[in-house]
Amino acid sequence: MSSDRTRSAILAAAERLYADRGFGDVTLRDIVAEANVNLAAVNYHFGSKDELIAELFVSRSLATNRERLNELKAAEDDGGGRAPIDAILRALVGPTLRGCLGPDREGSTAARFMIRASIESVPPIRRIKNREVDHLRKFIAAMRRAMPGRDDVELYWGLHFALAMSHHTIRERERLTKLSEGKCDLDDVQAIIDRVVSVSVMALTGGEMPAKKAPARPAMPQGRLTRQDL
Amino acid sequence: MSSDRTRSAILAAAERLYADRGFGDVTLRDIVAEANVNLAAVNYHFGSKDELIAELFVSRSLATNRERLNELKAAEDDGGGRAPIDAILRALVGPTLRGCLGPDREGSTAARFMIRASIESVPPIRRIKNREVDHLRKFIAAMRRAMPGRDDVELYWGLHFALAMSHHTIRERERLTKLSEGKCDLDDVQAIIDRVVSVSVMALTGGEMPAKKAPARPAMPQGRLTRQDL
DNA sequence: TTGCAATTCAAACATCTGTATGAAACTATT
DNA sequence: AATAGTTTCATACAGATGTTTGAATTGCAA
Repeated sequence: MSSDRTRSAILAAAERLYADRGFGDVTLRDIVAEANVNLAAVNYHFGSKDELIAELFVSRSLATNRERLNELKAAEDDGGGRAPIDAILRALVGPTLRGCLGPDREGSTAARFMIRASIESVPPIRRIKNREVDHLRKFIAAMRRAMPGRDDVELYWGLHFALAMSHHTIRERERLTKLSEGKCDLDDVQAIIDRVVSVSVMALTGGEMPAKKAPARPAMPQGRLTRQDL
Repeated sequence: MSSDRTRSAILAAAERLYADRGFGDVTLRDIVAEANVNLAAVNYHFGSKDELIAELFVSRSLATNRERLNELKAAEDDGGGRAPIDAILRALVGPTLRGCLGPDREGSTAARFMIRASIESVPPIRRIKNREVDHLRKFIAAMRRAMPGRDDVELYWGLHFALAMSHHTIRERERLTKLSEGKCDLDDVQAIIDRVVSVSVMALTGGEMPAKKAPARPAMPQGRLTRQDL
């Protein structure tokens, strides 16, 4: 049973190195050196390098998904089984954004690892991500309950855009900081969550979406768009 | 000067293979086999593998950027130097979406290559992407002219979200199709552009954005949000 | 203690990879 | 035709990588 020691030393070292230097240039030899274990231990305990990466990613993903579903359930319980749309979206993007952004991000190896996983996308991780659809369906179901009238297609797009803004903010964190010369505060996670949720809700409730074919360069976006400014 | 023949054969073969199988498992030997040239030709003509990839990516990026700026200029000329915000965003996301989505996408090696580049993100490409900021600044400037009152921060976030939705739609095309069981039509590019632009405009004009600290689980998104349904 | 299974270890394996070399083939200018 | 410059080619190089092996060690039960 002392094998657990080696196993978790490998997991910890791998996560740390992948988080810091990316999947591209971290070798098994780097990992075992960091973990102070023998090279063969990785294959003995995990079978292969890919399975090690997969195990790392799966466990972190499950944690995030659990968090999401907990928040979703809490929101639904609050509303007697029917959570408001913004709470649902908050449960969807909150855990990821809170985990990967913020000032204490440097300290969290797990978060930095997940950012890497989101940026680099190696084969074993890609395979796992493809199974995430079932998890997302639960949010679609909740959204359906929150907006009974809406066409499903609109819900899919809304959820898709919410994830888009959330993930892209994590992925392109540095670029947004550089582009805005630091004026976009990437450390105020709560404000970012609010922003993403708010835009997503607008996407879901705002417009009757696309007129089948828009003119080449229409004057303004179509649909029932309410603009207070400008 | 018959060297151009070899050079472009390598470029074409590399783009095709990278597009089909990704950067991860395409070797120089695969490329020269596909191109029917000698192995040493790559280093002779490009210096290194990374420089080959870089050249491929740079030329495709420049093409996209040119297209974007052309559309932007056309829109600004239409409005006498001041394009409406939706036209600006359309110029930003249109070229990429049109290039990477749509039914004829299978035929376009260039498009498939750019999708790969967006998904896998190898070092030489990452380096280049970091220099894209200057290009984006031109769009920020145009947006500033279109919405003189707005705080710059809002513009940055608006542009950021527009790119987020656009790129994420390209990246996660398959997943959205699977999640929606085909109900989201990823082939109607025009409708997608309209959708992305419309949501981006809402993000830019919709709400006075974030109240500094939202309660843990607020009832509804803050700011001046107008909801017609539910 | 003995025996047995689980674990660790050093070393080797088997490729695969990008790159370099130096000779050969080609091209164009004189 | 001769030469100089460019391009192609076969081959070798050097190193890295994930994986395997078989012996040594450890831990625990009988």
